[in-house]
Amino acid sequence: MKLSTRSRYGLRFMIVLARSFGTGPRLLKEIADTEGLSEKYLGQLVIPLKSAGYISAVRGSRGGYELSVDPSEITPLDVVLLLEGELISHEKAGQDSPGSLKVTTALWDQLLDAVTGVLASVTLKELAGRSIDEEHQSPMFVI
Amino acid sequence: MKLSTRSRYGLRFMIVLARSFGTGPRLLKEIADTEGLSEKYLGQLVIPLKSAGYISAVRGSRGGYELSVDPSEITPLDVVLLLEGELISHEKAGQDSPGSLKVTTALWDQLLDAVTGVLASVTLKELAGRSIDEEHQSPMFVI
DNA sequence: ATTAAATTTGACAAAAATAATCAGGAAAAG
DNA sequence: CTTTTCCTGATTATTTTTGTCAAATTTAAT
Repeated sequence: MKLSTRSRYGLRFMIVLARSFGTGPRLLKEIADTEGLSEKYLGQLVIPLKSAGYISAVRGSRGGYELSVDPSEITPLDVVLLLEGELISHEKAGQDSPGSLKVTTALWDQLLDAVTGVLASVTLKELAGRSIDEEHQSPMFVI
Repeated sequence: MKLSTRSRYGLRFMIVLARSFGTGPRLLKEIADTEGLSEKYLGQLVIPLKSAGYISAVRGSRGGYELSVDPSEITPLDVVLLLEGELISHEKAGQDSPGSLKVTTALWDQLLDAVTGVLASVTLKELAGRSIDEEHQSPMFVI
């Protein structure tokens, strides 16, 4: 049960965009560099995020990506579901092989609920806020 | 974030063994057939379960596998951890790439806690009991 | 008793399928 | 004509599946 790189990279990408929401597009290359991952790979992860309408792209010089939805309207669950496809994939009871066990299905469902709960418990805006706070140690208000 | 077949198949295998705990070894082939999966593949999944001491094998005719630990002493978490390696793998904060985000790490940790909680909340014995109950609709006590 | 045969796990390798990563150049925008 | 996203294919790595034969154990036969 591993979280694929798609979700991890994708979510980090989205949080970076959330941090600079409203200040114009950001370069894929720049984000890939500071996050330490391949520009080409990230370029592919980004496609479904665009098709889903979460981000928009501007080509050419001064271009890049930016959120097209307010970060308070997006949760990690949205991002992960989009990039990961199915969370905790398992055969549904009906499709199961003859002798397979309904109990495991029930357990995976519990798991799905737990995971969904955590991922939907916070918004990109909140995560972005935390990241500015905690990572850069820069005070939010200076009087 | 997918649950690999290793965990799913392995757990189902263990529940089958739990159902017939104390009644002698069960054939891998038979279990693979009723569960609808490859005997050879299951044969490989089973190795770590054996090395960890959860099951023991008897070769030759009348042989098979059986639990060597009481099913009330094993949780799905044990099985999944053993077969899956790391649950929800993600870079630790220290190993992270320079610009990567501590917030995502925190989120994955929350996720790990949630998943761990669910998987440790029940034992193989309980799961096996449920499966006899709910799948076969056979009453537990007939008076 | 001894040997032969059948059954079942065990070890190891190969193949197939899927996922992750990288690369080249076309298309759009300034 | 430079920058940057976009499209498409190639490469590599990982996971899943299949195949072959050896080792251990029981059952049957002589």
